Amino acid sequence: MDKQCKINAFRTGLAQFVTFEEDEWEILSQHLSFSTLKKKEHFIVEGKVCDYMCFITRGAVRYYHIKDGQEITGYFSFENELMSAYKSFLKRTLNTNYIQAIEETDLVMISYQNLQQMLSHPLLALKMERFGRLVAEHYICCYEDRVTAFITQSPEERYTMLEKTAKDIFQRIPQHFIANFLGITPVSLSRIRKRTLLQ
Amino acid sequence: MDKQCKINAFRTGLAQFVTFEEDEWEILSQHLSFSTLKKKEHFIVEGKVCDYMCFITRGAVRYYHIKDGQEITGYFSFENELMSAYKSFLKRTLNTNYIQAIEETDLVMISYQNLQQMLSHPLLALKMERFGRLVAEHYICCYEDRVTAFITQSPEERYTMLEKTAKDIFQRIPQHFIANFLGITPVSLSRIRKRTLLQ
DNA sequence: CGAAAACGTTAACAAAAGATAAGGATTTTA
DNA sequence: TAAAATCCTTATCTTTTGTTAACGTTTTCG
Repeated sequence: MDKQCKINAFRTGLAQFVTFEEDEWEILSQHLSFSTLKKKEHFIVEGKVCDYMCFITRGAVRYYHIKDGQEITGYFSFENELMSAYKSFLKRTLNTNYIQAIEETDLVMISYQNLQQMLSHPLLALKMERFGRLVAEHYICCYEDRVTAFITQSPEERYTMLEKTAKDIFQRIPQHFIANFLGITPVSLSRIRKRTLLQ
Repeated sequence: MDKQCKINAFRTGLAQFVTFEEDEWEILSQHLSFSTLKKKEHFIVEGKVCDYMCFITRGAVRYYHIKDGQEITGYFSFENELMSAYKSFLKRTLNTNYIQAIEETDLVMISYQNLQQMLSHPLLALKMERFGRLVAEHYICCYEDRVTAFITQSPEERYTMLEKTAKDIFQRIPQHFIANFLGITPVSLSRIRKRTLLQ
């Protein structure tokens, strides 16, 4: 997959938020960089400031915390999705978790510096502000659903829902990561799967 | 508390996101409306589209879902905080929960229509986009912490943390609402409190 | 003021989840 | 290809939580 191809995928991916005109895109695309993460390679680790927000053109990553020496996976991102340690990136604070490639992963990246530059670029400012707003609003909606699930559903209900709405991630992600994502232990998820199969 | 006083509180509250100049504020303040919710009065109920985002100048509200006929409280907002059914407001979709005043509550409100108008107002657009972006980013950071708590902490740890960081809400909010907020039943919270007192 | 509603605690029992360890299958990698 | 690592399941035991109900206190409201 060559660079132009990645840029195109990026542009298509952004279209759900904002459509850039040719001249705007010309400028924006000069502020991008590119990277590939090997499987198990980290995009960011605890204690650093996250300097990039990314678009994944290929692959998958997991977000995890380390608590009492144990890794706890909280989220995943896949191709055609955005990825960053948002809080650290936005507030310039030390990051408190890890983002690691689960598969070999291609990234289109915007550095914090370049983003700020575009936000003060007269031809781009308005559209970039809107882009940032729409992306952030999109994530708010995702988070709203996620928190609601924790508040109103049992682990078993959360599993059943996931199995219904995103069956494919079970083919792609080790089950013990998914368990963490659902807020339970891998052993418990194994039991729930057995239980719900028998019913 | 008169209208001007509420507007001032609103302006101060927004300052954490964006500072408006006099001429900008002149326009913005003409797009506001005001309301007071009596205790137990609803700001929005399930099945409606949320038409306002609000700033609370006095009082407190709770957000709750109804599941199997039972109310489950998921969040609170207090004076000097923003309040809305964001997903419904932003995406113009039917709202799936309830927002109800816990105390008598004063609101400064921006309607969806007025917000859109300001977003297309040449003198306000850029700043309103930025305002929207920064608010949304702020909520993303809050949500990030909330989800992390559900993923990495036990109910008891979440309680201890809340007791440490926001002790005052126990004086202000019925305990069974707080239990829901922590993701457990009221009975369970009562046990946890007894347990942690004895230690 | 008095009845009704709301609230927090406790008890008893059932159900679910956590912790730990073991076993076997698969995948990774040196 | 062989050893190591990863992964899922299962079993056992402990701990925690959910459920339901009862009780006393406080608050609300007609």
